[in-house]
Amino acid sequence: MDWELNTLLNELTQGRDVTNQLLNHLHPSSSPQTRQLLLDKILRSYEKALSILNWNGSVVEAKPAVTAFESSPCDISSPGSEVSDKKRVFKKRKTSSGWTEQVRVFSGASLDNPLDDGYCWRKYGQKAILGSNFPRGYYRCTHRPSQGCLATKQVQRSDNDPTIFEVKYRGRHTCNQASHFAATFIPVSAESKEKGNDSRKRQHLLESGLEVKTEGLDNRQDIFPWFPFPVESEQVRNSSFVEAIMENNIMETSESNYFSMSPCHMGSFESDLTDINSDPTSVTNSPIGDLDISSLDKLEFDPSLSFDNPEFFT
DNA sequence: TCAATTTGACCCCT
DNA sequence: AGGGGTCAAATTGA
Repeated sequence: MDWELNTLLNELTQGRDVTNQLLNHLHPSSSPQTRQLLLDKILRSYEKALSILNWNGSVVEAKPAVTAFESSPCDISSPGSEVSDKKRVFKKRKTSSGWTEQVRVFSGASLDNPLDDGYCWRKYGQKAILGSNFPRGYYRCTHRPSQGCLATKQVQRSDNDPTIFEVKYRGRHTCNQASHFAATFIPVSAESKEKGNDSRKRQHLLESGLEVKTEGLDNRQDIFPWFPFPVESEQVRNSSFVEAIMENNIMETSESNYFSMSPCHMGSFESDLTDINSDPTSVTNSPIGDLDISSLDKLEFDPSLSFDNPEFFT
């Protein structure tokens, strides 16, 4: 615990220091490489700090960490039900508080595959959500039968911005796909965030962007146990991420991780593209306790904010 | 042929 | 009562 707090402080402090350094390199004469390096360092620091926050449920604990999936096997529906002998097996109804992760996917370029997080998912349902224009897709780990992996996720396309997908994770991956994820999540370019509906077919793997929101606050490890949140995103580089942090205070900015899709199963998300919907309100609940840093978990890049927007730098 | 997706129905929870 | 999550038969695709 102490170690984590120290590390957290160190990372945040480092982020601040490097940010100051970056300020000194904002002159046109300064080499882009240097600025990029500094940006990377800053991002790395923040990402690490955020990771710590989210990996440590005791630090940033908000929502109940245990989900129905994790806590108990399925309940059998009442015998009297007309479903007869079939297994009308239902887990406890999920509530938003059970989600461990929320991921927002930016990428018009990845409409085919808004979010390939390195795991293989199987779609097991789809529902129209009240108040949402797009249905919500329900996925569970492909390895559930074979490895008993109980991880699940929901994917919805945003009403406000169809290029944005919100992915809610739940449960812990117990399968051995982790390595895929770590190996395949790489930074993406800023362009990917813009509407690139055309080129997505071929490039979505490389151009997809994700915004990871840790509103679940449980354990990021549940989803990205080893993920070394990338910091080299062009999107970030080209953006005013740092400035945004400085301007709005990181607490209100966002934790944003952009990475590309993994090759695990490129087609698995096709349905998402057409099905997914978003419930804008679903990402607003981030009961992160009383820590000031709680806001970190709500960090997000407002898609409407253009990173290229000079206003950020002012 | 088998695996993945679709889709309608069912059940739980608020 | 209705929304949301899940099941599983039917369908689709490789």
